[in-house]
Amino acid sequence: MVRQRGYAATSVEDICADAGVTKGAFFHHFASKEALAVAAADAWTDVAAVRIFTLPDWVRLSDPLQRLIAHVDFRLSMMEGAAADFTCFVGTMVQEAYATSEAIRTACDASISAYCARLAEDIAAAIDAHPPRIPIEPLALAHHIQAVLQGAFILAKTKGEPSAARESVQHLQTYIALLFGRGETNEQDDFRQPAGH
Amino acid sequence: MVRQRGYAATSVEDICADAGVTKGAFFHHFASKEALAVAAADAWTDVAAVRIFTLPDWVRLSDPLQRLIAHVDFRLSMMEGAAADFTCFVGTMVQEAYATSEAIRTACDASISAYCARLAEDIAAAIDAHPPRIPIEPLALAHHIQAVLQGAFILAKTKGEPSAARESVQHLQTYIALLFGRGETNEQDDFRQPAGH
DNA sequence: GCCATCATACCGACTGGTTGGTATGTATCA
DNA sequence: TGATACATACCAACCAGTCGGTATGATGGC
Repeated sequence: MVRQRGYAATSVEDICADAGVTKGAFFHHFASKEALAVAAADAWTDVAAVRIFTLPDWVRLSDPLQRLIAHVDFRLSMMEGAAADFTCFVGTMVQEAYATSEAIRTACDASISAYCARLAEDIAAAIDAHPPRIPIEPLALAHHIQAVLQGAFILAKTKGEPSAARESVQHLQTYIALLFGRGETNEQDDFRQPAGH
Repeated sequence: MVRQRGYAATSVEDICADAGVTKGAFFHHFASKEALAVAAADAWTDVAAVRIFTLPDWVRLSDPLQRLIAHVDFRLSMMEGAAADFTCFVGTMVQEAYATSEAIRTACDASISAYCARLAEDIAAAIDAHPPRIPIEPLALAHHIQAVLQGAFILAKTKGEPSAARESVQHLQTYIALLFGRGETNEQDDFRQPAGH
Protein backbone atom coordinates (compact mmCIF):
# COMPACT_ATOMS: atom_id res chain seq x y z
CA MET A 1 0.00 0.00 0.00
CA VAL A 2 2.87 2.40 0.75
CA ARG A 3 4.46 1.59 -2.60
CA GLN A 4 1.23 2.64 -4.28
CA ARG A 5 -0.03 5.64 -2.34
CA GLY A 6 2.94 6.65 -0.20
CA TYR A 7 3.47 6.53 3.53
CA ALA A 8 1.48 9.56 4.69
CA ALA A 9 -1.48 8.67 2.52
CA THR A 10 -1.67 5.16 3.95
CA SER A 11 -3.68 5.26 7.17
CA VAL A 12 -3.38 2.83 10.02
CA GLU A 13 -7.02 1.93 9.49
CA ASP A 14 -6.33 1.12 5.84
CA ILE A 15 -3.55 -1.21 6.89
CA CYS A 16 -5.70 -2.85 9.54
CA ALA A 17 -8.59 -3.37 7.15
CA ASP A 18 -6.23 -4.93 4.61
CA ALA A 19 -4.68 -7.19 7.23
CA GLY A 20 -8.04 -8.19 8.68
CA VAL A 21 -7.11 -6.79 12.08
CA THR A 22 -8.75 -4.23 14.32
CA LYS A 23 -7.21 -0.93 15.30
CA GLY A 24 -7.17 -2.02 18.92
CA ALA A 25 -5.10 -5.06 18.04
CA PHE A 26 -2.76 -2.91 15.99
CA PHE A 27 -1.98 -0.46 18.75
CA HIS A 28 -1.59 -3.34 21.14
CA HIS A 29 1.36 -4.59 19.12
CA PHE A 30 2.79 -1.33 17.77
CA ALA A 31 3.36 1.82 19.77
CA SER A 32 2.67 4.05 16.78
CA LYS A 33 2.40 4.19 13.01
CA GLU A 34 6.07 5.13 13.00
CA ALA A 35 6.93 1.96 14.94
CA LEU A 36 5.19 -0.11 12.27
CA ALA A 37 7.14 1.71 9.58
CA VAL A 38 10.41 0.83 11.30
CA ALA A 39 9.35 -2.79 11.78
CA ALA A 40 8.24 -2.99 8.15
CA ALA A 41 11.57 -1.59 6.95
CA ASP A 42 13.41 -4.18 9.04
CA ALA A 43 11.21 -6.93 7.65
CA TRP A 44 11.78 -5.64 4.13
CA THR A 45 15.52 -5.89 4.68
CA ASP A 46 15.20 -9.59 5.52
CA VAL A 47 12.73 -10.45 2.77
CA ALA A 48 14.72 -8.62 0.12
CA ALA A 49 17.95 -10.29 1.21
CA VAL A 50 16.42 -13.73 0.78
CA ARG A 51 14.72 -12.90 -2.50
CA ILE A 52 17.83 -11.34 -4.02
CA PHE A 53 20.80 -13.01 -2.39
CA THR A 54 19.59 -16.48 -1.43
CA LEU A 55 16.75 -17.85 -3.55
CA PRO A 56 17.93 -17.19 -7.14
CA ASP A 57 20.00 -19.89 -8.81
CA TRP A 58 22.66 -17.52 -10.07
CA VAL A 59 23.83 -16.66 -6.55
CA ARG A 60 25.65 -19.97 -6.65
CA LEU A 61 27.68 -19.10 -9.73
CA SER A 62 31.34 -19.47 -8.92
CA ASP A 63 32.59 -16.41 -10.78
CA PRO A 64 31.80 -13.23 -8.79
CA LEU A 65 31.68 -11.11 -11.95
CA GLN A 66 29.10 -13.48 -13.42
CA ARG A 67 27.14 -13.17 -10.18
CA LEU A 68 27.31 -9.38 -10.37
CA ILE A 69 26.11 -9.38 -13.96
CA ALA A 70 23.37 -11.90 -13.16
CA HIS A 71 22.34 -9.74 -10.25
CA VAL A 72 21.71 -6.72 -12.46
CA ASP A 73 20.01 -8.93 -15.06
CA PHE A 74 17.77 -10.19 -12.29
CA ARG A 75 16.86 -6.72 -11.08
CA LEU A 76 16.07 -5.77 -14.67
CA SER A 77 13.89 -8.83 -15.15
CA MET A 78 11.75 -7.75 -12.19
CA MET A 79 10.85 -4.48 -13.85
CA GLU A 80 7.60 -5.31 -15.56
CA GLY A 81 3.94 -4.75 -14.87
CA ALA A 82 2.69 -2.23 -12.34
CA ALA A 83 5.30 -0.05 -10.62
CA ALA A 84 3.79 -0.75 -7.20
CA ASP A 85 4.69 -4.41 -7.65
CA PHE A 86 8.43 -4.10 -8.32
CA THR A 87 9.52 -0.84 -6.70
CA CYS A 88 11.35 -0.52 -3.39
CA PHE A 89 9.25 -0.06 -0.26
CA VAL A 90 12.14 1.37 1.70
CA GLY A 91 13.21 3.79 -1.02
CA THR A 92 9.66 5.03 -1.38
CA MET A 93 9.11 5.52 2.32
CA VAL A 94 12.40 7.22 3.12
CA GLN A 95 11.66 9.99 0.66
CA GLU A 96 8.66 11.06 2.69
CA ALA A 97 10.05 10.45 6.14
CA TYR A 98 13.79 11.20 6.01
CA ALA A 99 13.40 14.68 7.42
CA THR A 100 10.52 14.09 9.81
CA SER A 101 11.33 10.74 11.40
CA GLU A 102 14.90 9.92 12.26
CA ALA A 103 13.80 6.41 13.30
CA ILE A 104 12.35 5.64 9.88
CA ARG A 105 15.32 7.21 8.09
CA THR A 106 17.71 5.07 10.13
CA ALA A 107 15.75 1.87 9.46
CA CYS A 108 15.67 2.60 5.72
CA ASP A 109 19.35 3.45 5.74
CA ALA A 110 20.09 0.14 7.44
CA SER A 111 18.13 -1.69 4.77
CA ILE A 112 19.85 -0.01 1.85
CA SER A 113 23.26 -0.16 3.50
CA ALA A 114 22.87 -3.89 4.10
CA TYR A 115 22.00 -4.40 0.44
CA CYS A 116 24.93 -2.31 -0.74
CA ALA A 117 27.37 -3.98 1.65
CA ARG A 118 26.31 -7.40 0.44
CA LEU A 119 26.60 -6.32 -3.19
CA ALA A 120 30.01 -4.78 -2.50
CA GLU A 121 31.31 -8.20 -1.43
CA ASP A 122 30.66 -9.64 -4.87
CA ILE A 123 32.05 -6.51 -6.50
CA ALA A 124 35.24 -6.77 -4.47
CA ALA A 125 35.60 -10.43 -5.42
CA ALA A 126 34.89 -9.59 -9.06
CA ILE A 127 37.62 -6.96 -8.99
CA ASP A 128 40.06 -9.51 -7.63
CA ALA A 129 39.11 -12.14 -10.18
CA HIS A 130 38.87 -9.76 -13.14
CA PRO A 131 40.99 -6.66 -12.56
CA PRO A 132 39.11 -3.76 -14.15
CA ARG A 133 40.70 -1.21 -16.44
CA ILE A 134 40.30 1.52 -13.86
CA PRO A 135 40.32 1.34 -10.06
CA ILE A 136 36.91 0.66 -8.54
CA GLU A 137 35.80 1.18 -4.98
CA PRO A 138 33.37 -1.72 -4.34
CA LEU A 139 30.99 0.15 -2.04
CA ALA A 140 30.86 3.17 -4.33
CA LEU A 141 29.89 0.98 -7.29
CA ALA A 142 27.26 -0.70 -5.11
CA HIS A 143 25.88 2.74 -4.30
CA HIS A 144 25.80 3.52 -7.99
CA ILE A 145 23.90 0.33 -8.81
CA GLN A 146 21.45 1.09 -6.03
CA ALA A 147 21.01 4.63 -7.32
CA VAL A 148 20.32 3.47 -10.86
CA LEU A 149 17.68 1.05 -9.59
CA GLN A 150 16.00 3.61 -7.35
CA GLY A 151 16.11 6.17 -10.13
CA ALA A 152 14.68 3.65 -12.56
CA PHE A 153 11.78 3.10 -10.17
CA ILE A 154 11.04 6.81 -10.25
CA LEU A 155 11.12 6.77 -14.04
CA ALA A 156 8.70 3.84 -14.11
CA LYS A 157 6.31 5.63 -11.77
CA THR A 158 6.58 8.84 -13.76
CA LYS A 159 5.98 7.23 -17.14
CA GLY A 160 3.36 4.86 -15.83
CA GLU A 161 5.24 2.09 -17.55
CA PRO A 162 8.70 0.57 -17.07
CA SER A 163 10.39 0.80 -20.47
CA ALA A 164 12.40 3.94 -19.64
CA ALA A 165 13.41 2.33 -16.35
CA ARG A 166 14.63 -0.72 -18.21
CA GLU A 167 16.63 1.42 -20.64
CA SER A 168 18.41 2.95 -17.70
CA VAL A 169 19.31 -0.41 -16.18
CA GLN A 170 20.53 -1.56 -19.58
CA HIS A 171 22.99 1.32 -19.56
CA LEU A 172 24.11 0.13 -16.14
CA GLN A 173 24.74 -3.27 -17.70
CA THR A 174 26.82 -1.64 -20.42
CA TYR A 175 28.78 0.30 -17.81
CA ILE A 176 29.67 -2.81 -15.85
CA ALA A 177 30.69 -4.56 -19.05
CA LEU A 178 32.91 -1.62 -19.99
CA LEU A 179 34.39 -1.38 -16.52
CA PHE A 180 35.46 -4.97 -16.54
CA GLY A 181 36.72 -4.67 -20.08
CA ARG A 182 34.33 -6.92 -21.92
CA GLY A 183 33.89 -6.56 -25.66
CA GLU A 184 36.83 -4.27 -26.27
CA THR A 185 40.39 -5.01 -25.49
CA ASN A 186 41.50 -1.49 -24.99
CA GLU A 187 44.81 -1.05 -23.36
CA GLN A 188 45.07 2.61 -22.54
CA ASP A 189 44.00 3.47 -19.05
CA ASP A 190 44.14 7.24 -18.92
CA PHE A 191 40.54 7.44 -17.83
CA ARG A 192 39.90 10.22 -15.44
CA GLN A 193 39.25 9.06 -11.93
CA PRO A 194 36.00 10.16 -10.42
CA ALA A 195 36.98 13.42 -8.81
CA GLY A 196 35.63 13.87 -5.34
CA HIS A 197 36.14 17.26 -3.85
CA MET B 1 8.25 22.10 1.68
CA VAL B 2 7.30 19.10 -0.45
CA ARG B 3 10.96 18.25 -0.93
CA GLN B 4 11.34 18.10 2.83
CA ARG B 5 8.15 16.49 4.13
CA GLY B 6 6.55 15.07 1.00
CA TYR B 7 3.35 16.00 -0.79
CA ALA B 8 0.68 14.46 1.43
CA ALA B 9 2.31 15.77 4.60
CA THR B 10 2.38 19.32 3.26
CA SER B 11 -0.98 20.92 3.97
CA VAL B 12 -2.53 23.75 2.03
CA GLU B 13 -2.51 25.77 5.24
CA ASP B 14 1.23 25.21 5.67
CA ILE B 15 1.80 26.47 2.15
CA CYS B 16 -0.45 29.49 2.69
CA ALA B 17 1.26 30.40 5.95
CA ASP B 18 4.67 30.12 4.31
CA ALA B 19 3.55 32.24 1.37
CA GLY B 20 1.86 34.83 3.59
CA VAL B 21 -1.48 34.20 1.99
CA THR B 22 -4.84 33.21 3.40
CA LYS B 23 -6.63 30.02 2.58
CA GLY B 24 -9.43 31.97 0.96
CA ALA B 25 -6.98 33.60 -1.41
CA PHE B 26 -5.47 30.23 -2.21
CA PHE B 27 -8.73 28.58 -3.16
CA HIS B 28 -9.63 31.64 -5.18
CA HIS B 29 -6.66 30.99 -7.46
CA PHE B 30 -6.44 27.20 -7.33
CA ALA B 31 -9.35 24.81 -7.63
CA SER B 32 -7.70 22.27 -5.36
CA LYS B 33 -4.45 21.16 -3.78
CA GLU B 34 -3.99 18.92 -6.79
CA ALA B 35 -4.29 21.92 -9.12
CA LEU B 36 -1.51 23.65 -7.22
CA ALA B 37 0.63 20.53 -7.52
CA VAL B 38 0.17 20.51 -11.28
CA ALA B 39 0.91 24.24 -11.52
CA ALA B 40 3.98 23.83 -9.35
CA ALA B 41 5.26 20.97 -11.50
CA ASP B 42 4.79 23.12 -14.61
CA ALA B 43 6.59 26.02 -12.93
CA TRP B 44 9.38 23.68 -11.87
CA THR B 45 9.83 22.61 -15.47
CA ASP B 46 10.41 26.21 -16.51
CA VAL B 47 12.64 27.18 -13.59
CA ALA B 48 14.78 24.06 -13.93
CA ALA B 49 15.17 24.59 -17.68
CA VAL B 50 16.52 28.09 -17.11
CA ARG B 51 18.77 27.10 -14.23
CA ILE B 52 20.23 24.10 -16.03
CA PHE B 53 20.07 24.88 -19.73
CA THR B 54 20.28 28.68 -19.95
CA LEU B 55 22.06 30.37 -17.07
CA PRO B 56 25.28 28.34 -16.69
CA ASP B 57 28.28 29.48 -18.72
CA TRP B 58 29.11 26.01 -19.99
CA VAL B 59 25.88 25.78 -22.00
CA ARG B 60 27.63 27.97 -24.54
CA LEU B 61 30.52 25.58 -25.04
CA SER B 62 30.76 24.70 -28.71
CA ASP B 63 31.53 21.00 -28.31
CA PRO B 64 28.35 19.08 -27.39
CA LEU B 65 30.35 16.38 -25.58
CA GLN B 66 31.96 19.06 -23.46
CA ARG B 67 28.50 20.43 -22.73
CA LEU B 68 27.26 16.97 -21.75
CA ILE B 69 30.19 16.42 -19.41
CA ALA B 70 29.87 19.91 -17.96
CA HIS B 71 26.19 19.23 -17.44
CA VAL B 72 26.84 16.19 -15.25
CA ASP B 73 29.63 18.05 -13.44
CA PHE B 74 27.14 20.81 -12.77
CA ARG B 75 24.53 18.44 -11.41
CA LEU B 76 27.18 16.91 -9.17
CA SER B 77 28.30 20.30 -7.92
CA MET B 78 24.75 21.01 -6.73
CA MET B 79 24.77 18.00 -4.42
CA GLU B 80 25.90 19.52 -1.19
CA GLY B 81 24.24 20.63 2.01
CA ALA B 82 20.72 19.58 2.95
CA ALA B 83 18.93 17.14 0.64
CA ALA B 84 15.80 19.30 0.59
CA ASP B 85 17.83 22.04 -1.08
CA PHE B 86 19.14 20.15 -4.10
CA THR B 87 16.68 17.30 -4.73
CA CYS B 88 14.02 17.23 -7.42
CA PHE B 89 10.57 18.51 -6.51
CA VAL B 90 8.91 16.69 -9.36
CA GLY B 91 10.66 13.39 -8.69
CA THR B 92 9.69 13.56 -5.04
CA MET B 93 6.07 14.38 -5.69
CA VAL B 94 5.45 11.85 -8.43
CA GLN B 95 6.38 8.99 -6.13
CA GLU B 96 3.48 9.80 -3.86
CA ALA B 97 0.95 10.79 -6.47
CA TYR B 98 1.62 8.64 -9.55
CA ALA B 99 -1.08 6.13 -8.70
CA THR B 100 -3.64 8.43 -7.12
CA SER B 101 -3.56 11.51 -9.36
CA GLU B 102 -3.20 11.10 -13.07
CA ALA B 103 -3.04 14.91 -13.44
CA ILE B 104 0.01 15.15 -11.18
CA ARG B 105 1.65 12.15 -12.77
CA THR B 106 1.20 13.67 -16.23
CA ALA B 107 2.61 17.05 -15.13
CA CYS B 108 5.65 15.39 -13.56
CA ASP B 109 6.13 13.23 -16.61
CA ALA B 110 6.03 16.32 -18.81
CA SER B 111 8.71 17.93 -16.63
CA ILE B 112 11.05 14.97 -16.69
CA SER B 113 10.40 14.27 -20.35
CA ALA B 114 11.21 17.87 -21.25
CA TYR B 115 14.49 17.63 -19.34
CA CYS B 116 15.43 14.33 -20.98
CA ALA B 117 14.47 15.54 -24.46
CA ARG B 118 16.64 18.60 -24.05
CA LEU B 119 19.52 16.55 -22.75
CA ALA B 120 19.08 14.07 -25.60
CA GLU B 121 19.74 16.89 -28.09
CA ASP B 122 23.23 17.43 -26.72
CA ILE B 123 23.79 13.69 -26.51
CA ALA B 124 22.79 13.25 -30.16
CA ALA B 125 25.14 16.07 -31.17
CA ALA B 126 27.92 14.60 -29.04
CA ILE B 127 27.45 11.25 -30.75
CA ASP B 128 27.77 12.94 -34.13
CA ALA B 129 30.87 14.88 -33.13
CA HIS B 130 32.54 12.06 -31.22
CA PRO B 131 31.30 8.69 -32.44
CA PRO B 132 31.19 6.44 -29.40
CA ARG B 133 32.66 2.96 -29.23
CA ILE B 134 29.21 1.42 -28.98
CA PRO B 135 25.87 2.59 -30.41
CA ILE B 136 23.98 4.94 -28.10
CA GLU B 137 20.32 5.90 -28.22
CA PRO B 138 20.32 9.57 -27.12
CA LEU B 139 17.02 9.49 -25.26
CA ALA B 140 17.88 6.25 -23.50
CA LEU B 141 21.14 7.71 -22.20
CA ALA B 142 19.25 10.80 -21.09
CA HIS B 143 16.88 8.54 -19.17
CA HIS B 144 19.87 6.85 -17.58
CA ILE B 145 21.38 10.16 -16.51
CA GLN B 146 18.04 11.21 -15.08
CA ALA B 147 17.72 7.89 -13.23
CA VAL B 148 21.19 8.20 -11.70
CA LEU B 149 20.38 11.70 -10.47
CA GLN B 150 17.00 10.71 -9.03
CA GLY B 151 18.53 7.64 -7.43
CA ALA B 152 21.35 9.73 -6.02
CA PHE B 153 18.77 12.00 -4.42
CA ILE B 154 17.24 9.00 -2.67
CA LEU B 155 20.67 7.94 -1.44
CA ALA B 156 21.31 11.42 -0.08
CA LYS B 157 17.99 11.43 1.74
CA THR B 158 18.59 7.96 3.11
CA LYS B 159 22.09 8.65 4.35
CA GLY B 160 21.24 12.13 5.58
CA GLU B 161 24.27 13.35 3.73
CA PRO B 162 25.19 13.48 0.02
CA SER B 163 28.55 11.69 -0.25
CA ALA B 164 27.06 8.39 -1.44
CA ALA B 165 24.95 10.33 -3.93
CA ARG B 166 28.09 12.01 -5.23
CA GLU B 167 29.88 8.69 -5.57
CA SER B 168 27.06 7.48 -7.76
CA VAL B 169 27.22 10.51 -10.04
CA GLN B 170 30.98 10.12 -10.27
CA HIS B 171 30.40 6.64 -11.66
CA LEU B 172 28.08 8.22 -14.19
CA GLN B 173 30.91 10.55 -15.18
CA THR B 174 33.19 7.57 -15.62
CA TYR B 175 30.57 5.82 -17.73
CA ILE B 176 30.22 8.77 -20.08
CA ALA B 177 33.99 9.01 -20.37
CA LEU B 178 34.18 5.30 -21.20
CA LEU B 179 31.31 5.48 -23.68
CA PHE B 180 32.93 8.24 -25.66
CA GLY B 181 36.26 6.51 -25.55
CA ARG B 182 38.20 9.23 -23.89
CA GLY B 183 41.88 8.94 -24.82
CA GLU B 184 41.05 6.88 -27.87
CA THR B 185 40.46 9.86 -30.10
CA ASN B 186 42.66 12.89 -30.38
CA GLU B 187 40.61 14.94 -28.03
CA GLN B 188 41.94 17.46 -25.57
CA ASP B 189 42.86 15.91 -22.27
CA ASP B 190 40.63 17.80 -19.89
CA PHE B 191 37.30 19.23 -20.88
CA ARG B 192 36.14 19.70 -17.38
CA GLN B 193 35.67 23.14 -16.05
CA PRO B 194 34.91 24.22 -12.52
CA ALA B 195 31.17 24.01 -12.20
CA GLY B 196 29.49 26.98 -10.66
CA HIS B 197 27.10 29.75 -11.42
C1' DG C 1 -9.96 -31.05 40.76
C1' DC C 2 -11.31 -26.28 41.55
C1' DC C 3 -11.23 -21.64 42.10
C1' DA C 4 -8.87 -17.04 42.60
C1' DT C 5 -5.52 -14.17 40.49
C1' DC C 6 -3.29 -12.09 36.97
C1' DA C 7 -1.25 -11.10 32.43
C1' DT C 8 -1.83 -10.95 27.63
C1' DA C 9 -4.58 -10.26 23.51
C1' DC C 10 -7.95 -7.99 21.65
C1' DC C 11 -12.26 -5.09 20.67
C1' DG C 12 -14.60 -0.91 19.19
C1' DA C 13 -16.33 3.43 20.62
C1' DC C 14 -14.45 7.73 21.39
C1' DT C 15 -11.39 12.08 21.26
C1' DG C 16 -8.81 15.94 20.07
C1' DG C 17 -6.88 17.72 16.34
C1' DT C 18 -6.13 18.30 11.34
C1' DT C 19 -7.45 18.48 6.55
C1' DG C 20 -9.26 19.92 2.02
C1' DG C 21 -12.70 22.54 0.74
C1' DT C 22 -16.91 25.89 1.05
C1' DA C 23 -20.04 29.77 2.12
C1' DT C 24 -20.41 34.30 2.88
C1' DG C 25 -19.05 38.87 3.43
C1' DT C 26 -16.19 42.97 1.99
C1' DA C 27 -12.83 46.04 -0.25
C1' DT C 28 -11.10 47.64 -4.63
C1' DC C 29 -11.32 49.08 -9.18
C1' DA C 30 -12.67 49.37 -14.04
C1' DT D 1 -22.63 48.41 -11.10
C1' DG D 2 -20.51 44.35 -11.52
C1' DA D 3 -16.51 41.61 -11.56
C1' DT D 4 -12.30 40.43 -9.25
C1' DA D 5 -9.62 39.59 -5.16
C1' DC D 6 -9.40 38.54 -1.26
C1' DA D 7 -10.67 37.47 4.24
C1' DT D 8 -13.12 34.95 7.91
C1' DA D 9 -15.76 31.53 9.71
C1' DC D 10 -17.02 27.27 9.19
C1' DC D 11 -17.90 22.15 7.94
C1' DA D 12 -17.72 17.24 7.21
C1' DA D 13 -14.42 13.78 6.81
C1' DC D 14 -10.56 11.74 8.42
C1' DC D 15 -6.71 10.40 11.31
C1' DA D 16 -3.54 8.72 15.01
C1' DG D 17 -3.99 7.36 19.22
C1' DT D 18 -6.69 6.33 23.84
C1' DC D 19 -9.56 4.01 26.98
C1' DG D 20 -12.74 1.09 29.32
C1' DG D 21 -13.93 -3.26 28.98
C1' DT D 22 -13.83 -8.46 27.66
C1' DA D 23 -12.12 -13.08 26.37
C1' DT D 24 -8.58 -16.40 27.12
C1' DG D 25 -5.20 -18.95 29.20
C1' DA D 26 -1.47 -19.73 32.53
C1' DT D 27 -0.20 -20.05 37.53
C1' DG D 28 -0.60 -21.38 42.02
C1' DG D 29 -2.74 -22.34 46.49
C1' DC D 30 -5.74 -25.63 48.70
